[in-house]
Amino acid sequence: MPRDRVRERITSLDVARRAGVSQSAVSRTFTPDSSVSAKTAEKVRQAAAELSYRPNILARSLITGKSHIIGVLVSYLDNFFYPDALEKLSNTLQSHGYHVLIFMAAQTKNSAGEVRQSDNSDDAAAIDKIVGEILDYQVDGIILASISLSSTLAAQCQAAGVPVILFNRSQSGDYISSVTSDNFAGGIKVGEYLAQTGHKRPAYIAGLATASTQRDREAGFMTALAAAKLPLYWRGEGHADYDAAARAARIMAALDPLPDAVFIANDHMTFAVMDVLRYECGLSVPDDISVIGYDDVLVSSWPVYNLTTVRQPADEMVAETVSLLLKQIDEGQSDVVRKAIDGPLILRGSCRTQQA
Amino acid sequence: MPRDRVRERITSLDVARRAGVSQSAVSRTFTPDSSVSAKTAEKVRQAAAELSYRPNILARSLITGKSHIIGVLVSYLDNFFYPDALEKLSNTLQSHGYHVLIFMAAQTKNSAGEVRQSDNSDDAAAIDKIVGEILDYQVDGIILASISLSSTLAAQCQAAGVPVILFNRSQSGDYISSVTSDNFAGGIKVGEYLAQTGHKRPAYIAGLATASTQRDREAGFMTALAAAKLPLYWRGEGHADYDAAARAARIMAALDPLPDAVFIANDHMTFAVMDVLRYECGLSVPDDISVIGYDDVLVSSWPVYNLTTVRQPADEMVAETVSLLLKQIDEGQSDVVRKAIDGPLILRGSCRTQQA
DNA sequence: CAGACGAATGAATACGATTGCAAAGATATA
DNA sequence: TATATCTTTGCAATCGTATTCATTCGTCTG
Repeated sequence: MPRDRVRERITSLDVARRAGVSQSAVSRTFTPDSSVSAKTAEKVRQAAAELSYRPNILARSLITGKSHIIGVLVSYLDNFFYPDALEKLSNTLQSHGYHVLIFMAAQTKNSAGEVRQSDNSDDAAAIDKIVGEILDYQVDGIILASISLSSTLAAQCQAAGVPVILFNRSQSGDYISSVTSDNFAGGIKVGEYLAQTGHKRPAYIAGLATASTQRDREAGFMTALAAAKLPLYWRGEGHADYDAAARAARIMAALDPLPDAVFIANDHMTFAVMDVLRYECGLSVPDDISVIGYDDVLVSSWPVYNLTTVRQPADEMVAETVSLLLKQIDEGQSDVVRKAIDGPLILRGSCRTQQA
Repeated sequence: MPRDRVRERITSLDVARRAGVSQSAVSRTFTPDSSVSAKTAEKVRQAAAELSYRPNILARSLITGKSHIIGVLVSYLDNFFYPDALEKLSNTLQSHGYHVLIFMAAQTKNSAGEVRQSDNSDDAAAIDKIVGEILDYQVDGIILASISLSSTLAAQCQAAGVPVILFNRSQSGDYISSVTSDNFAGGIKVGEYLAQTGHKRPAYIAGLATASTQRDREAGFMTALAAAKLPLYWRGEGHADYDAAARAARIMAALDPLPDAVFIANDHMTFAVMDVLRYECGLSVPDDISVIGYDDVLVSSWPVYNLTTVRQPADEMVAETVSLLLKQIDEGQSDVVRKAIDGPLILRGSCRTQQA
C-alpha cells in the first residue's frame, strides 16, 4: 500500500546547498566553540532561517554520545511534595540545557483505594523494567524520586556509565548517591518540641515501611523521646497513603485516653489524619490533640490546616541533586555522595505550644 | 588532554559477533514482525543477555523517523488538576509504548507571589521558544496542557509533520485539535443550579483572561443567569492564582450586601476564596455565601472544603487526548477535532441547596 | 616580498541502528 | 529427484549530524 506523503525533512545538507557552503560549515555554525568565520555563519543562519531548519538532536546525540536527556522516575504525584519537586527539577535542568523524560513507577491508584504497596518484590521488578526503558533512551543521567533501586540494576547503570541520584530516599547498602532532607534531625526536632511543650502521650503514624525517609524520621523521633524519657504511647501505619492514614487515625481516635500529640511521617497523610480527627470524631486540633507533619507542602500553610511541620527544603534539595548529577555526568563516575539537608520545624497552629 | 575512560558501548555488532550471526540478524531479533528463525533469535537473545545489550533507541529513531517521544508542555503544577492529568497522560502513553518529555512553560512563581500573567506577549515568545526545543527532539507528537500556541508556530508544527493537541484549552482561530471538558455546559449547570436554589446575588471570579476555559465557563454561567433573569451581582478577577483570587475575595467580602453565591473559575482559586471568607472574614460557607468551583480535584472532596463543583472528567479527557494524538500520528495529518467532554455538577456542602 | 603561522573550509568517515535486495537454505509439489 | 515457493540470512546503503584531517586562505612578520 502507498504510504501517506511524508514531508521532506530539512537537513543540514539542504541548508548547506542553499548557503553555498559545505555541510560541515552548517554543523559548525550550530556547534558552539567551532571554527567558523562570522561571514559564513551568517550565510548559514540566513539559509537555515529561510528553510526553518533546526538541528536534529537525536542525530547529534548519536555522535556525541550525549542526549541531554535526564530520566526522572517518580512514584506518584498525589503527594503534593512531588509535583513541586518535579517542577523545580525540570526547570533547573532546563536552565542547564537538559530535559526531563518522565516515567511513572506506580499505576494510578486503583479505584478501590487500596493501600499502595510500593516496595514489594513485584514493584521492584516493575521498577527494574522501567529503568531499563530509561536506559534505552541513552539518557545522560537518572533521578529516582522516592524510589529504591535493586543492586543489580544499580550495577547495570554503573556499567552503562549513567549516573543515578536518589531524590528524597537513600540506600545504605549500595553505592548510589542520594539527596534527602535530614530526616533523622527532623524527627529529633519534632520529638524535642513535643517534650518541651509538655506533651505526655505522643503517638506516631508511619509512612511506607521500606522508605528510608520514614525510617529516619521515626528513628530521630524515637531518639528524642527516649532522651526526654517519654515513652511512645501508640504507633500506627499510614503507608504514605491518604486512605490508609485515615484508617490509622480512626483507630487512634478510639484510644482511651487519647494521645495528646501525634507525629505523622508526612503532610499528605497528616491531612487525612486531621480530616478524620476533626470532621469524623469532632475533635479539636490542637486542643484535644496536637498534630505535627513533615514536608511543609504549600497546602500545609493554608489556614484550613495551618500545620506545624518540618520543612523539606525543596529548592535546596533540587539544586543539590542537579548539581551533583551534572558533576557526575561531566566528570564520569565520581564518589558516591549522600547529602542530607537540614530543614527547620515550622511552628504553626496545629500543635499546642504550652503546657496544657 | 586524555579523555577519562569512556566505557565501551555495546552495539548490535558486538552481539552479532558473539552469537556468530550478522548484525542484521541482531536487529531483526529486536524488531517485531521481522523475519528471523527461532533458532537464531534464541542465539541472539542469549548473546545479548550475556552482554546486557539493549538497542539504542536514538539510533533506531534516526532511521525509522519515529522517536516514540511525546513532548508535553505544561504551564504550572500548583493547580492540582495538572499533576493528576500529567500522571494519567504519562501512564496512558507509557502503556502505548510512548514516553513523555516534559517541559515547563512558566518559571516557578517568583517569591513575591506576583500575579501570574501567562498569556502576554513575552510569554507567547517563551512558549514558541520552548516548542522549538521540543521539535528539536524529533518528538512524534506534542500535547500542550493549558497553553495556547501562536499561529506561526502551529504552522511550523504542521510543516514538521508533528501533531499537536491542546489539552484543557481550545483555540478557535487556528486549526489545532483540542480536548477539553464542556466548559460552556458546565457554566450553564452552575448558573441554573444557583437559580434553582434561589440565590439572588450571584458573583463570579474569573481565571486567566485569555484562557478559553475561563471564557467558556463564564459564558455558560452568564447565559444561564440571563435565562433565569438573574443579573450578575459582582465580578472579580483571580488570574488562576491563589493569591490573586484571595485578593479578589477580600474585595468581594467588603461588599454590602454580600453576594449570596460565588462561582469561581477553578477549584484552585476557590480554595483561596474559601480560606479568605472563612478564616479572614469569619463568614460561613454556605450559610453566609454559597461557593461553587470547577474541576473537582481530589482536595475538593476533602471535608475541609467539601466543595460543590463541576467535575472535569480527567480520565476521559486523557484517554481522548491520547487516542486522538496516536491516531494523528499513525494516519498522518488528519482533520482537526475539538472534543468537549461533559462533566457533572458534583453537589457537596459548599452551596446552599434550598431557598434561604 | 617571501615565509610562517593560525584560522577557515570541505571531503570523508563514524555513530548504531533499520531495511531493500539478492543469494542461500528449507520445504513442498510433481 | 528436480523444480517451484517461501523463509532466512548477509551485504550494503541509509538516517542526520559531528569531527578528524588535509588543504587553502588570509594575515602578519622579518
